[in-house]
Amino acid sequence: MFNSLISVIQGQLKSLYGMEKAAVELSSTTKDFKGDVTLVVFPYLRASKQAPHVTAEAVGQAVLANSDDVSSYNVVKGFLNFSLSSAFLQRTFDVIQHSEQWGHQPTDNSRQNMVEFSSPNTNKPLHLGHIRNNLLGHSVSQILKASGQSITQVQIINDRGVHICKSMWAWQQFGQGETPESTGIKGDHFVGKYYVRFNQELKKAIAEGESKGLTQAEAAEQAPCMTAVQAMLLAWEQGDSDVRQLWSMMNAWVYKGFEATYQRMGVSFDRNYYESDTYVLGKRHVEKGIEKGVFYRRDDGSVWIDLTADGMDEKLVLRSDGTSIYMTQDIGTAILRFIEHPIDNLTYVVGNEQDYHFKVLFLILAKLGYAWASNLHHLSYGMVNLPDGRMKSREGTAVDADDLLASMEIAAKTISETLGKTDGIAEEAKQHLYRTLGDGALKYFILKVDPKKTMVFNPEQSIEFTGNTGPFIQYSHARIRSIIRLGGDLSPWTWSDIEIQPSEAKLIMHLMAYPTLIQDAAKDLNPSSIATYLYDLAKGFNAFYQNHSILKAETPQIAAFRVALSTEVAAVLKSGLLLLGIESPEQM
RNA sequence: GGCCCCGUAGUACAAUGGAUAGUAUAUAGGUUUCCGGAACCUGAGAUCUAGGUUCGAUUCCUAGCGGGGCUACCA
Repeated sequence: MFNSLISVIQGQLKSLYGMEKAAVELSSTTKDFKGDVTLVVFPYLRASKQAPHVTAEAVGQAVLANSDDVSSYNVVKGFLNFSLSSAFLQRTFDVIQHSEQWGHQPTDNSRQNMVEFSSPNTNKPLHLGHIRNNLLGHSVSQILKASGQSITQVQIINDRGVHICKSMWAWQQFGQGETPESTGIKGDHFVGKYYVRFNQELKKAIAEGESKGLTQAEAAEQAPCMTAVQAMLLAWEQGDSDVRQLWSMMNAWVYKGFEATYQRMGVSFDRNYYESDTYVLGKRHVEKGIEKGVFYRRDDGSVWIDLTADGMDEKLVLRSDGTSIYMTQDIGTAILRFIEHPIDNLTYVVGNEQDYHFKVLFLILAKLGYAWASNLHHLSYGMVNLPDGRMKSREGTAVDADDLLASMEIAAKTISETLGKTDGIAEEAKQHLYRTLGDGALKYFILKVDPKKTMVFNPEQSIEFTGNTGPFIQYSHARIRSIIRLGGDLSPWTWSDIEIQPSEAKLIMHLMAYPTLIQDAAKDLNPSSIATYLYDLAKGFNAFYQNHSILKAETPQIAAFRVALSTEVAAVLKSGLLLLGIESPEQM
C-alpha cells in the first residue's frame, strides 16, 4: 500500500540529492510521537551533506507537495514523521473491503513446497514436545499456503527399530494377550505402557549386573531383555513372519491412537512415509556417491564422508555390515520426494537437537550435485521445558498430549460456566466451544513463542484466558460478531459522511499490514509474528470499542462505517487465528 | 575438549541497526447512566559482564561468565 508513497520519496531524494534508487523503508511511528509512518533520514545525510533535521525538513516538504498520501509531517531530529491523509486511508480501506480474502495470495501452482512434520516413533504416545512440532508444522503449512505456495504435508513415521521391539518384547512377555479393546486403553498409550514396562525390566537387570561388578554400559548390553530385543530386531530385518505379524498388530494399535490425537489437534497429512519402507533407500545413492568421490569406503567396509574441510567431522553414511542408518535413509527419501513430486522446496520441522544432522544432510545432497539442495529448509525449534526443568519420558515427567488437551477443555468449561455466558447454547455446541477455547489457549500459548527458542510450558499459565492469550483474541472476535449481529440492517454510507478518527485510522493501518505480515511469516517460517500481530489488533480494537460507540454512533452513516470496519477486523482476527490452527467462535 | 544455540522487570514472552526497550502475569490503584467487564485506563519494575564497529547497538564483532543442545556403525 505504501508503494506510491515510497516511489514519491525516492523521486524526491533523487531530485534533491541526486540519489539513484535510494533504499526507502517506512516504519510505523512510535506511539509517543505525532504521525503515522516514519522515515529515518540518517542514511541520506552523506548525500544531502546537511544536518539531520534540515534534511528531514527538506524531504518532508518535497513529499508533502508531491503526494496526496500524506496530509502533514513533523520532524524530530533525524526522524521524519508523516501523517497519512484521509484519501489514503479511504483508498486503503476500500481495497481491504473489496478483497476476496484479505492478506491471502491466490495459490501459485508453480511454487510447490513440501512440509514434513510430526514424524513420531511408534512405541509411545505423543507428548508436549510433539505438540509443539505438530502445531508449528500445521501453522507453517497454513502460512505458506496463505502466502501463495502450494503445500504438501507429509510425515515419516519411525515404525521400525529397537524402540518398537522393546514394546513388542514386553507385550509378548507380560501382556497375556490383552489388547486396547480388551482393556479399553487407547492404542498408543497401550503400547507405551509396555515400553515403560520394558524399561523397568532393563533397570532391574542393570542393577543386577552392576552388583556383579559390571559397568552400567556392560550391564545394559548384557541384560537378558536387551539381548532378546536385539534378536527380535534381527528377526524383523530377516522378515520373520511371527515378529512381523506382532509388529504389524502393535503398530496398527498405535496408528489408531495417533489418528485420534491428530484429529483432536486438527492436523492432517497428505502423505505418510513409513521408515520400514524408506530405510533401505539411499544405499544406491551412496554407491553412486563413492564413484563420484563424494564418499569413501574404509577397510571394514563402512562408508564415510569427510566434512572436515567444511568445519565438520567425518560422518558415517553406511554401516560396515552394509545396513542403512538414519542419514542414508534421509538422503534416499529426499531424492525420492523430488522425483515423485513436482516440488521445488522441502521444509523439515524437526527439533534443534538435530541441527547438526540436517546441516550434514543438506551438505551431502549439495555435494551429490542436486541443485535443489539449496531449497531445503530446517525449521529448527527449541525444546519445551517445564517450570521445574526438562521433561523426561523415561522418568515419567513428560506431559502427555491427550491428557493436556483434555485438561485444557475442562479448564475452558469451568471458566465459561463461571462466567455464565454460555447459557442458552445447545449442549453439543457447548462441548465444541469448550474444546475450541481450550485449543485456542494451548495453541496460542505455544505458537506465540519464537520457534527457535527454548520455551517454558507452565500448565497454570497456559490455561489463563486473560491477557496475551488465544481466548482473549477469540473473545474479541466473538464480541465484534455479536455487535454486528445486533446491528441488523444498516443505512448506506459514503466517505463524505465520515471523518476518520485516530483510533479508526490505527485500525485501518493495522489491517493494511496483514498481507506483508503473512509474507514475512512465510519467509521466516515463524507463526509467532502472526500471534503478536493478532494480539495487538484485538487490543487496538478493544481500545477503540471502549471509547467509541459503534451502533449508537453520532449518525447512522458513521455507525454503518464502524460496523464495516469492525467486520474487517473480525475477519482478519478469524483468518489469522486459522493460520495458527485456532477456530473463532461466534459466541462464547 | 570441539562445534552450535540462548542470556531482556519476580515470572513468561516482544522489539527488519533507530526515538523515552514493548506486552502479559504477579503487584498498587482506577473505570457501573453505554452496543458482551473473558474488557478498558493509570502507577512502579529489566537488556549477564568488559571491550569494539556505527551518527545510533537488546540487535553486528571479540573475549569472559551463565544455561541448553550436539559431538553413536541411535533416531
